Amino acid sequence: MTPVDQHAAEVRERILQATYDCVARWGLSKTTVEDAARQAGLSRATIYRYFPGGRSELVNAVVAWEYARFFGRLYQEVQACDSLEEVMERGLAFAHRSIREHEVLQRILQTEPDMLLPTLTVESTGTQQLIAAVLVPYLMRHELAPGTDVELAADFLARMVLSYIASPGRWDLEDPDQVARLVRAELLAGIVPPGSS
Amino acid sequence: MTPVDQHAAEVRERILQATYDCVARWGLSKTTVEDAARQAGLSRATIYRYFPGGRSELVNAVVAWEYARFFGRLYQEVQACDSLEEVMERGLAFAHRSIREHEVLQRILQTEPDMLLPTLTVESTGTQQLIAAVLVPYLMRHELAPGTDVELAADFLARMVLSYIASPGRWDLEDPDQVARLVRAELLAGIVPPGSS
Amino acid sequence: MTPVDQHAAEVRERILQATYDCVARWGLSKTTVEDAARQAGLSRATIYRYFPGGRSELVNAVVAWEYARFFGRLYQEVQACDSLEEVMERGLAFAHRSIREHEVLQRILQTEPDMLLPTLTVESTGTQQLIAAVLVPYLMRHELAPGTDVELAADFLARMVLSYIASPGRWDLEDPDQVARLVRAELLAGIVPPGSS
Amino acid sequence: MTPVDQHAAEVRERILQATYDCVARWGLSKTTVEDAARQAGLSRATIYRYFPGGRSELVNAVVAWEYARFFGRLYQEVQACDSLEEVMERGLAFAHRSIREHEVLQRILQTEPDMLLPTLTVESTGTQQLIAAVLVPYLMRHELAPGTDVELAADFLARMVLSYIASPGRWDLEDPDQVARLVRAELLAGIVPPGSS
DNA sequence: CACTAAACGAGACGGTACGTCCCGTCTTGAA
DNA sequence: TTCAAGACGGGACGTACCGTCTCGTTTAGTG
Repeated sequence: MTPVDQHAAEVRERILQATYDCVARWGLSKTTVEDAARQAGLSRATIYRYFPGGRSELVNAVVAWEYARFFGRLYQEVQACDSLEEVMERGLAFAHRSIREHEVLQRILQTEPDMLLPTLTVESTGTQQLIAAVLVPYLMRHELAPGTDVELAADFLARMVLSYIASPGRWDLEDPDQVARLVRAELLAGIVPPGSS
Repeated sequence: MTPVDQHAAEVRERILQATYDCVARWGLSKTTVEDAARQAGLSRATIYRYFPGGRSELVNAVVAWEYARFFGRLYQEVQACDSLEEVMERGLAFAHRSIREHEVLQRILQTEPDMLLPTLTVESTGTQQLIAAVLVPYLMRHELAPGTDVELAADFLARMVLSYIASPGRWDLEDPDQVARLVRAELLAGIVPPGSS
Repeated sequence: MTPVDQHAAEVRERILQATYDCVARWGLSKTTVEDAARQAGLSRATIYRYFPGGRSELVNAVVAWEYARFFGRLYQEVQACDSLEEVMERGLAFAHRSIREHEVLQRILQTEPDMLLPTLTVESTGTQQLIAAVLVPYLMRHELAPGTDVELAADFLARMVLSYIASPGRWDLEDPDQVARLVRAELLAGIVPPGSS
Repeated sequence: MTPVDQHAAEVRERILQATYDCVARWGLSKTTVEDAARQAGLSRATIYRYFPGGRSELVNAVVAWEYARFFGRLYQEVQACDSLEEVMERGLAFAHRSIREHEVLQRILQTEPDMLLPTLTVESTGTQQLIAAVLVPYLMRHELAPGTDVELAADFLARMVLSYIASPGRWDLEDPDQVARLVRAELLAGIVPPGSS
């Protein structure tokens, strides 16, 4: 990476962070390009130089950026886990906690719920495959019920994880015990022998 | 319902349909209140009289309206079914086909995915409960695996149905055979005894 | 006048008074037909039935109505006068006091002087002739300077009266003594012999 | 004046001229901000940038601007005159001709079918003092009737000039001879000795 | 006294203009 | 050259009135 690219990347990062802050403070639809520029200490023209697609490209970029940051942290959270159960428990808990504590997400959910949970759904196929891919190695070194296909099992688990993150139903994902019971009784039942692990 | 309410409801319906048509043709963000008014054969002022919240209220109303219409059709599609398997097969197939053929949805998904899905996702909890509620009576008169809780099973099935509608994965939901296999091998396995029904 | 005409005239009067009150309270440009209707205890439709020309006709009618009322009162003020000097003194004082205390006029002159331009100017010629006509009989029974044409003198006096009403200059028209001096020294000088009356 | 101020003043002038043209063509109440913007070759937004008070501020500015232009031209017309009589004759004639040829005023006059002239009544006090100030130097070097106060005479003449501009009465101000007779016989009589100048 | 015709209240509606806001483009001047 | 500063066109938004119209509902005058 040349110094100029280095600089460009830094400015881009600054713009994304600034836009993110604005959205956190004022909501998505009330955040203008002007706001983001001021927050970044740049002029509006510069924003358009870095995001020629204008406002929509900027918003999409911020979403993708935050999405990537989230999965980066999630990956850090679970990479040290040893067992499948631990991965799922810590992953579920972390994901739920992240959403719970996510200022921007919470702000949007409360004030303009119709604006943006989209990405979760839009990215859902990709996200699901990502989760499945993370789970596969743990499933491979796990004792499975006979006749269980690892790919299928990972796919199933990924679906269920996403589903419970989106709507926990009667489970309280703040409570580690309940998360543990959900993982073992509901999600892994049928995948692994009851008494294993 | 008084005649005036009757009239108001008809006008409201006309506005919703008109707005829906505009969104189908030009996309969500390119549809202006003026467009909707012209399509409905009304003046812009009248739109604001029926939807004081302006554009956003109108858009939300259109989404809710189409959402209700979809579930109305889905309900019609499955209400004559006898067995749980048939309900799930026809429901899955109908939902998938509806989404596949849904001009507005497809248009938005391709051109501006970040505009509509928020609403869909927001409704996800409600939708899931709705699906579960529809499934409960079928589960009750169905032969279940011992120790299976009907509520739990319905919740689980609803989650899986939503998940597969959103991302079918390797299954081709256009193919009735594959839908049947998905329902029986993947979704109902563990819920009902293998050879039952 | 038939009873129906009688009733129509009363309603018309009520509308004019109501509109006048609204203008006094909220100014001319902020007074809507709706306001006037509400103030008159009538519906907007009725206003349009009595003033088919709509708002502009209504406004003009109110101006003409108040204009006529003003001259009616002015006439009452001066009709008992005996001498030319008395007519002019009382007339000037009354006119100045009326304008000074005229809530609507003061309000409009301060907040929207550009609204009155047309009307005031339009009436100016007529007003001047009206004043001149009132003065003529007093001039006829007055001792005039030799060679003075009564018509010309009346015209001249009317012009001066209007001018001093509009802009008193250094004279304080609130003070009867100053008014008297203005009339005798400035206006009637040259018209009548200095020591007459 | 910095270049940017220079530019701003030019644009402002352009807007005023454009608005003036629109009023001349379509009348005051039928001239919209959109019309003025189009005529000026600018966008409506720019009009609001230069006249934040919107339509009313714009209209007032146009009136003041035209008022100043009128007196500028009147001053040019009169500044080369030598005698008091010449000033008054040329001034009266010019003012009357200006009003006669004034497209905007004439347009308004067509809307109000009453025959009438100027808009100077409301501004009368200021205008009158302006005229008086112009006349003072001519009076000072003029041979006056004994005991005549120059200030008073100027004030009187200004009032009469304004009055005759507003309503010429039986005089035809198009005819130079009649103007001359009006000035000498009616206005200056009593101010100057009959045979002087 | 009933009956019919006019007047009226109520309010929906189309239309127009307003003033605001923000986007995306472009120019200009300074570092 | 790069970037800030900001003017500008464009366009949609939401609001406010206006003038028209259509309904029912009085309210009178008449047979």
